[in-house]
Amino acid sequence: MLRMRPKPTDVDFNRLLTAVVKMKQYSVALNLFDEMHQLGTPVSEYTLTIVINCYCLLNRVHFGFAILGSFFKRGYEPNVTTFTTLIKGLFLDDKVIDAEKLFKKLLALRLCEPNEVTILTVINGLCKAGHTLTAYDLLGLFEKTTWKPNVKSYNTVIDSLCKDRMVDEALQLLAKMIDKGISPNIVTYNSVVQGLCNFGRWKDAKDLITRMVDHKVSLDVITFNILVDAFCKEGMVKEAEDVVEIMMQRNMSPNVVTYTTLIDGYSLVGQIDKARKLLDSMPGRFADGLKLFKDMQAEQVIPNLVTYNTLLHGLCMNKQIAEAFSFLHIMEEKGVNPNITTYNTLIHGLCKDGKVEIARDVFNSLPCKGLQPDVQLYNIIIGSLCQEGLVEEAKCLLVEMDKSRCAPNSWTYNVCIHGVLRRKLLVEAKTLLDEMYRQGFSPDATSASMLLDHLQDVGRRTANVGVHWPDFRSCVSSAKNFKNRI
DNA sequence: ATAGGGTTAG
Repeated sequence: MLRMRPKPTDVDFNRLLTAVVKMKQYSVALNLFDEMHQLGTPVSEYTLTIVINCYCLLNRVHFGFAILGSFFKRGYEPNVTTFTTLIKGLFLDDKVIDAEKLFKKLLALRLCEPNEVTILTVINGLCKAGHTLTAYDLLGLFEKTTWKPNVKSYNTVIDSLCKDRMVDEALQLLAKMIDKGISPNIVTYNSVVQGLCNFGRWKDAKDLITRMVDHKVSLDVITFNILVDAFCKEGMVKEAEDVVEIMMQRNMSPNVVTYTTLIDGYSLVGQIDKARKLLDSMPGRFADGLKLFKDMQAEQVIPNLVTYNTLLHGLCMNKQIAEAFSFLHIMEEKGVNPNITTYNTLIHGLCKDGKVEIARDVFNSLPCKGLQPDVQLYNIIIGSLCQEGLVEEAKCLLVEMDKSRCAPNSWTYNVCIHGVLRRKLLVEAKTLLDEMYRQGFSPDATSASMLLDHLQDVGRRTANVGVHWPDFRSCVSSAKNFKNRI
């Protein structure tokens, strides 16, 4: 472009920068800008806004504000696009208060007229920062002004309300937006359907789906997957299968989420053979994934961390652990730093392959790499240690979790119980169960069923010799209660 | 189609 005659315009250079940003190569875009700038290419306010956006997306909003100086130096006025970008940058950098301040300043000093992108940026920023109710109030405020929130802003708040367990408020907001003449779309409905299912409100979910149909909003793959998941979580695999059937009748293909969900469902109700079959029908696709990866490299598209993690996942699921390790080294050589997800995947693969010792070594090496294990990772390694009978070590990790900023969750206790019961360590399971209750959690379906089975087995055997485990009766009855509840 | 925005499922 630099050698072309006539010279490309600022518009052409901006198109180039935009394309690089779309590929998420923000640092590359910034380097390119520096280089262009030094070579005297034209710079417009569009260019500068692209640069600010790059800094924001790299969590360097501070540098973004520094670019504002260039605006004034060149006699450009920052406009609504520039300010909206900066507000987004502040939210991305967790500077919620500053973001709110800047927004208020825009209004108070009339620096620019906010538009629907600005509104969405503020609403979304607040929701993502966990300030759902502030966002909700602000939405109500905007409704009374000339700045009208669009369907995306409503969707964001409705989804956040559902996630924060305020499903009735979400339903009210849904009614309100319809009342205001803003048509909910499939995303709006999916959020609320999911919210209702999460709280077992099947009747309401069903009514809502009827309303969707009435409003001519057609169900999509995500809607069906939400329903498949809801049935699976209830152990109603047959009904989940029916949903998939209906989905296919409508010429919609189940996707990878549908499969995973179903595999979980089958495992939950103990139909391991079906889960296995479904799972076996999938890994063949890894070869396709690898092929795509090679094509990608041939096309000079730079694979990112997510690409590597995805392929690593494929290798681990296929128990190709050695290949997974060499893959890890390849990504390091390419300068792609593995993150905690990379190691979670690898350690999960090692554990599944019965290589707990190696998994533990990798796990212990994480702090030197500057990586802090998350709850998920603790759960993987603790569950696996329990299953291998290394209960003491697992307990040490439980204590370690409590001390670090990584509190055990319900799943932590469940994996421990699953693990120790597989080794028939009933007393250990009982201790864990008590601790679990103390922490305000309850056992999941698998823990409860396994406990019941083991207790009944002990009951049969001890009855013969006239020995009774002290808490036997209460344990059996509580285990039965879980089972009934399920 | 020169710059800024978003949401739902595993």
